[in-house]
Amino acid sequence: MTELSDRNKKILNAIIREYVETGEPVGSRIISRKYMTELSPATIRNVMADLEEMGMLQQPHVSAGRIPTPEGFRRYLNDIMEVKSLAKSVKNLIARQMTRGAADIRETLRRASVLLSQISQNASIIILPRMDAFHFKRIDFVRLDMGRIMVIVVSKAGMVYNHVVKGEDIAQNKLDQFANYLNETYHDLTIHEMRDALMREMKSEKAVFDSIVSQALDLGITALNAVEDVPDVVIQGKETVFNKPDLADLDKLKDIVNAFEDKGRIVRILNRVLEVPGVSVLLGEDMEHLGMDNFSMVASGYSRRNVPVGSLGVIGPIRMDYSRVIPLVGYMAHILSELLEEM
Amino acid sequence: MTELSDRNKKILNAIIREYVETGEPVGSRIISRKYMTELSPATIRNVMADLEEMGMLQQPHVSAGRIPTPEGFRRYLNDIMEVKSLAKSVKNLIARQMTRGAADIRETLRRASVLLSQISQNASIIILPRMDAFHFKRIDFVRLDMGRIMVIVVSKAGMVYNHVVKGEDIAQNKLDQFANYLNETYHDLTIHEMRDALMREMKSEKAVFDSIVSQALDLGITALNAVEDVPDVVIQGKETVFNKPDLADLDKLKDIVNAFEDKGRIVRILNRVLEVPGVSVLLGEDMEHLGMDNFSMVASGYSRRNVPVGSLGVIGPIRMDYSRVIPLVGYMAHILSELLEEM
DNA sequence: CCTTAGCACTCGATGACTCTGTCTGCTAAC
DNA sequence: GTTAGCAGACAGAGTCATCGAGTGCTAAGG
Repeated sequence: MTELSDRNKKILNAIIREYVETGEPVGSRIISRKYMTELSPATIRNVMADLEEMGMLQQPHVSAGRIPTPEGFRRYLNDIMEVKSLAKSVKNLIARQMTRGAADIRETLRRASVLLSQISQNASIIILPRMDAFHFKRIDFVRLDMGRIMVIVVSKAGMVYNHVVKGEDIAQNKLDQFANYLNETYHDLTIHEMRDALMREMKSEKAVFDSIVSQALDLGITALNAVEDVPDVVIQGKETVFNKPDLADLDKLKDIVNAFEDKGRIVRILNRVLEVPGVSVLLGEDMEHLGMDNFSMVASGYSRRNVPVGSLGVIGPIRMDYSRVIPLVGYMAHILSELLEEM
Repeated sequence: MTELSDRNKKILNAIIREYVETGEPVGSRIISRKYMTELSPATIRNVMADLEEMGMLQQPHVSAGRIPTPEGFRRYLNDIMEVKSLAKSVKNLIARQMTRGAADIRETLRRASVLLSQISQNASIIILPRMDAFHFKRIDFVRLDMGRIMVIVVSKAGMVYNHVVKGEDIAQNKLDQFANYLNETYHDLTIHEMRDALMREMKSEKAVFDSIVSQALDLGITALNAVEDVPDVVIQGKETVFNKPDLADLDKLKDIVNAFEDKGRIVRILNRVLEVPGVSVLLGEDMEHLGMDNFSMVASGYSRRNVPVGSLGVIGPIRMDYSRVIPLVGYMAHILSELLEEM
């Protein structure tokens, strides 16, 4: 990638700042007047032409100003922008809201998404942690009726997962024995580890001879396998996005609505973010793929005991104020990770 | 309400059929040509003028045809339309899909909403049954950590409700005793009845002297009170509505999106339907109140042992084909009620 | 008294045209 | 390398005429 001269950077910076503020194509005149009085519009035009050739800018039509391309934004994010640090008052607000005795992990996450959306004035998205990253607290089997058994798994963090399995009929007192066995034997493992342990034990001698153990293991494995999937998604503050002037177009609005509906896709993209340390910004192709051209997503994974378990982010027009949103998302991921530590 | 002559009914019927098909204002010419060749356009015009005066029709502007008002639709539904019976093939499809071993009541309802939406080509909505209408199966208390207890209530139908309560710290083995006591004592009651029973027992001698009983009752009441609210809502197939040509207008689309977001309101309106036997059609004012002018909702309550527990419906443009949608909703409510009977 | 043909009228939709303001690219001079 | 100046492009707003669908009304006919 070609290097940009200092002056070019300055001009790209000015164009982006102006565009973020107004949403309109920006012309050479404005830059010269408002940002770089020492240069004439003509000079700015020359530079703009260069930047356009490099793919950083584009013109909606010949006689309009220029708007930054996704590539232009990317360059801005990498080379030019300085991330502001989050205002003390905002940090305090977040810390207070998040720690104020949330009973339940779901509730904690819901609060996080509300805060993200309100502070950033955009939509926010949170993927709930994969259950299997958490520590096993308790399992229960409840016989509903002939052949239907409900499995309930509770994690230490207060997540509950339940699922009905169908199979041979087993009496409730037997089921209680199974549950007791599992609850007593498998302390302090993550649910993932527990499943592996069950599988190992399945092959051991004890299981082969003790029918209670073997049946318990069997049910347990079925249950824990089912726990794996179902990543839950919370999207908050869609209205703020719908009301952005950037959505002047009917088809565009429909695209966005559909993109929000189709959570599977968003999850798939956010999962890629999960592995990357720090805050990522998704622009251009990735978003087009979601049917959200001209939008972008600022996202970060959050973790528990240094293992990434979920991700969160802010979705808004590509012309959002990254210097504020990025630290916001970063801080929220940080706080959330800390809170999960304790749970 | 003034009576309509047979001929007027026929003409209103024709106008509505044409409007349902095209979505455009319909003029006298088309009616004369396509539906009532024995009458000239001029005659139709006279009748139309009458119908307009009665509030059944309206003109978007002077030189356009007429479109039926909500009142016109209401009259059509009450006096004119003949409900078709549901095609055998559709009935079979539904019966097959719905009975094909659904493990879980949530799953059953999800299937119902998918079917409703696919068959009607509109959005569908289902309110999950109020938990407290179901029979109590089992309660569990799990101590998460210092002072946080998770309550899990399972109904016979396989609904699970869970909730974290914070209070004084109680050891897990105590909690197990509480749960056992409640599970053994309160068979075969609905959750509603059970709560009442707990409240009664609270005042009895036994509770006063036996601290286990009294603590168990206390926790139980807290838990069951929390179960009451939270009517869950599933809306399926929003896309189909977004893509209707009726939503040509940007603001309208935003209204609809917002209406879908604000589930509380929809629930409140659907709850009114719950008491009414049979299928209701919501038109005009009710829908305007939701920000969904020009849309309507065909809804019906469904019940369990003749007690209404939830409602379901189809939401679409006011110009939907009621003669098909109404029996569809009716049949689905019927099947669902039957299935719930067994659970 | 109901029906109908005929006609004048209304009005949204469409498209051609003009005008204006903005912004560019280029060239020539500094 | 920078800048002033100028011609050219073009979206957007406004004006205007035209078109066509559909009405309401009137007068004639059954």
